[in-house]
Amino acid sequence: MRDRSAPGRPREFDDTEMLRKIMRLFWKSGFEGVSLSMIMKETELQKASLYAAFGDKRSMYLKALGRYHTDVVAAAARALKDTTLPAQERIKTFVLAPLTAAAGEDRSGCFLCNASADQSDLDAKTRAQVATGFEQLSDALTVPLTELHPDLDAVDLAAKAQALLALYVGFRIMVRSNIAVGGLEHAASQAMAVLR
Amino acid sequence: MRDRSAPGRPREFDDTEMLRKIMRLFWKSGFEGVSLSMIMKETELQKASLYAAFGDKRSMYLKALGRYHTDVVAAAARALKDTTLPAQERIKTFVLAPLTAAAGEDRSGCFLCNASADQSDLDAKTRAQVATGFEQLSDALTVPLTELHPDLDAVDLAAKAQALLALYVGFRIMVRSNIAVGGLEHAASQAMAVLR
DNA sequence: TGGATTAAAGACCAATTGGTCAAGAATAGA
DNA sequence: TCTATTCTTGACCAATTGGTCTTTAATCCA
Repeated sequence: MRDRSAPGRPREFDDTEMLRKIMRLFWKSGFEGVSLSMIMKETELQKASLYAAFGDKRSMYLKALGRYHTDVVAAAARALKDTTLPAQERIKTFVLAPLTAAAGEDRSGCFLCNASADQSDLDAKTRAQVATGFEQLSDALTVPLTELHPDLDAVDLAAKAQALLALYVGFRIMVRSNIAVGGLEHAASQAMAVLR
Repeated sequence: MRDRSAPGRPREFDDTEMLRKIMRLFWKSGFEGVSLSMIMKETELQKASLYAAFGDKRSMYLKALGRYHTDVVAAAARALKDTTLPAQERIKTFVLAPLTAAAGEDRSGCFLCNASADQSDLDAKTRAQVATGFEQLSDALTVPLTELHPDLDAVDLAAKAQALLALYVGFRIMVRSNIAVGGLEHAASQAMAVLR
């Protein structure tokens, strides 16, 4: 964030690393569910340092969401566009990701989905950032879909992409409750009917 | 909640009515997003009256979720089971409900879905109650699905039901962001491939 | 070495949080 | 009317909230 040879005392921590810790907190517990003291504990930074580096709590949240975008969303989008694997397999991996994660006891879900439920109603910037993330995933899904259906027009492709994204989001949310994951796997294979 | 001819001063408000107001607050803003003072303002009740009637904040939240269950979830389930309408139409109405609601500027989504994203990670009771709600909807979806596919076995029917539920949940969450609702309608019709 | 500049530490702040309590008010039955 | 019971009101509480400020420490460039 700052130049290494900037004047003054150098920062003793790595911005990105700390932001990732903050991201995991907001991801898991939402905006109001995370307090400054929790962030201080997790990052082992003083309040003033946090404010100097990232701004107020809202900015921290937004920056954390941005981190998620470049760390997680972008990676998922890249995987969807990676043509070295069969198109159908890439799509399946994406849609099943919520379930495989849940099988590994990971209930955190998807930060984007959680943020949409948690903060979209309150904060316009969050709402916009979430929409951007969703669009990026939807666009990425279009790539393998075009491989499967070279004949289909753009509108139908986009529609299929958003249907798959809705499934992904739905699974991500449902998995957070005590619902049986086993049943959802059957559901996913039924849902693959969208691919036809 | 209390008998009309109970001893002592009678309650000056209707429990259910107040609980509905509390429900709408938690629905919209989540557990941590709602403060006691907001509840006091909305219900026009004093803190102590609220505590006497509903218990602490957590109990209020759980009771509000219960209200949602009997008010909204049960109604949706009933509509899905209502055989006076064509099976396919009932399913479509259910899955499209998130989008028709969003078209009317209603961004609140679904309390069950929001609660799953918001509180499932933290509170076991919420997690269980959310799961029950999802199962009820999934079970209800099974009814019109059996009408469409009398030949299909129970496992496949349940799988289709959960796939449709995932779509519903996904739409509910996505709609909260700034995503274009128009696109989602095309997505929904593509997703109806699950019915085949 | 001496400013200039920036970061770290933690004391400090007003406001708000969820939650309780004591006093008065309204009812039913005796 | 009296008493038992329940409800309402609003003061009150400690703890925590997000956020600031001052002091001290570390670095760069001259």
